[in-house]
Amino acid sequence: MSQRSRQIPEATVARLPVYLRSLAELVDEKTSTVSSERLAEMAGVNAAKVRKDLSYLGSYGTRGVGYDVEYLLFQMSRELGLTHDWPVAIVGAGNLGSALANYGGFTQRGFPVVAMFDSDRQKVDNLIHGVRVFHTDDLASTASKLGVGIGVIATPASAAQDAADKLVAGGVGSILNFAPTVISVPEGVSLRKVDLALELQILSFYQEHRESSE
Amino acid sequence: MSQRSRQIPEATVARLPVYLRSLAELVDEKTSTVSSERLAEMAGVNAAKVRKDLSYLGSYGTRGVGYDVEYLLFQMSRELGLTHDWPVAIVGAGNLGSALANYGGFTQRGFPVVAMFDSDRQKVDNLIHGVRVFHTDDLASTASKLGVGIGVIATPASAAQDAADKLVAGGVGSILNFAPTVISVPEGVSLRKVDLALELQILSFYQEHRESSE
DNA sequence: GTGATCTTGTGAATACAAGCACTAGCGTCG
DNA sequence: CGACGCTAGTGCTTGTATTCACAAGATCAC
Ligand SMILES: NC(=O)c1ccc[n+]([C@@H]2O[C@H](COP(=O)([O-])OP(=O)(O)OC[C@H]3O[C@@H](n4cnc5c(N)ncnc54)[C@H](O)[C@@H]3O)[C@@H](O)[C@H]2O)c1
Ligand SMILES: NC(=O)c1ccc[n+]([C@@H]2O[C@H](COP(=O)([O-])OP(=O)(O)OC[C@H]3O[C@@H](n4cnc5c(N)ncnc54)[C@H](O)[C@@H]3O)[C@@H](O)[C@H]2O)c1
Repeated sequence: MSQRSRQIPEATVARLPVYLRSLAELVDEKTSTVSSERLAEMAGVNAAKVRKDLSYLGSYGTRGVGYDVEYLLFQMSRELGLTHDWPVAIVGAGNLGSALANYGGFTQRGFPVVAMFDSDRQKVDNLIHGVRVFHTDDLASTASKLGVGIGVIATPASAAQDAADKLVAGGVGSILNFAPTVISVPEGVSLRKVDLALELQILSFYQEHRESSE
Repeated sequence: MSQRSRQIPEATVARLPVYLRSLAELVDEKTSTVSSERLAEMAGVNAAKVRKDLSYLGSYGTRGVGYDVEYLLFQMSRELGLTHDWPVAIVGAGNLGSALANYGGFTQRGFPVVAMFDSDRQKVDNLIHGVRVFHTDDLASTASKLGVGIGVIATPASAAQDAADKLVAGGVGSILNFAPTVISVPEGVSLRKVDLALELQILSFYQEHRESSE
């Protein structure tokens, strides 16, 4: 019984960070307890969902009172694996890659960018916001040596699968893909994507359908 | 019966752009027909799902043969509302906003950036990649005048709700939010978000849980 | 203490999505 | 021209997520 195998649903996992941010705001404004209703309002979901989501973490609330903000924040950070840093590597030192490296929000939230990689030798050994650019030939070995946990792909679409393969070879277990293409990774590696064109097209769909029914 | 009210499920809508991209690749390589299986492989989903998704658009396939690539591409573009451009406005002319404006991928896919807005008077009247920056005081009127359909929020989190309100006031029906905060919009306005920190935290969760069970 | 009032935690109901497995229709080959 | 192979379309099953609604526990006032 060493393993608490209470399996947390995917949809819940995706909401935990939103609650986390809300809790951080509450700490800032020195609120010590919060009800599921208040939290729901802040996170933009309904209260029953908040309670069910939080119940997967354990029974950290108090009936009649609510949740202790700091305690819940701590438990949630622990569950999300945010009690320690996750070194991040960015593949592709172009516009997007540089913008991401320059963005302080990463390091600040426990995701320090420890290396960048590019296939363009002109860019190798450059420093971008203090982060050194390595050649992609050395990706696997360097990522492995630096203990990179999360890889960010910011290459053109055509190079994305290759970048993913190299990251996996370097022992990276999680990949965030910004290139507008589907990439595949072996089982046991997490993959998420951020695709602007896709988001805009989804918006376009709903807008089109709304307008045509007016 | 002027309205074909075949309601397309949200999950399907979110996949259509992925199919669309696959179809565009097939056109490039001069493939004229494609089976659900091939398309499924390209889009990274299973074949039954492809068939069901496409069936919401109509019966555009031919049994025993597959789908005509160009015809399906056209029908899907039409359904997604991509047969005409959607003017986009970006609020927040900082690092992210400028990067987005500089990125050609938008205009190229039918989402021309027609205006940017910022509250910083230093930035007003600047041209960023040929796009003029307006003051946020004029947001609603300018957006309305330019017929902006989609608004992109790239301001600090604290200004995001205000930006959304102004966009809505300007008649913008769809909003893509990059600020790491929950914003609310009136019914009838579509809202999607892109949140990097959130994505990283989700990856962190799975990585943490994988490692602890090894 | 007892009753009134909160608010959590959760079983049960409902809604939504995924996937299987079969049927129907097209094309081709013998 | 009939049989066979291929592939779209879809009813049905299964799984997952959301939401409701209420019992159980906590606090407070008196
Ligand atoms: N810039 C944006 O605002 C933006 C927005 C949305 C999506 N994207 C996507 O992000 C990706 C990067 O965009 P960008 O604007 O930074 O492009 P970019 O051309 O500025 O940068 C791409 C970088 O990747 C490098 N590269 C090429 N092949 C490589 C390989 N095999 N291995 C490693 N590095 C390689 C290039 O040398 C270059 O430095 C693209 O897929 C783009 O579609 C960008
Ligand atoms: N830069 C990145 O790589 C990155 C990555 C992820 C998320 N983000 C998020 O995107 C947002 C913008 O990031 P950034 O790096 O561009 O920040 P930034 O500070 O460079 O730019 C913010 C811009 O918004 C403007 N602004 C401030 N208040 C405003 C208001 N009320 N109305 C209109 N404009 C206003 C500022 O003048 C500034 O030009 C932030 O919320 C950030 O968290 C950025």
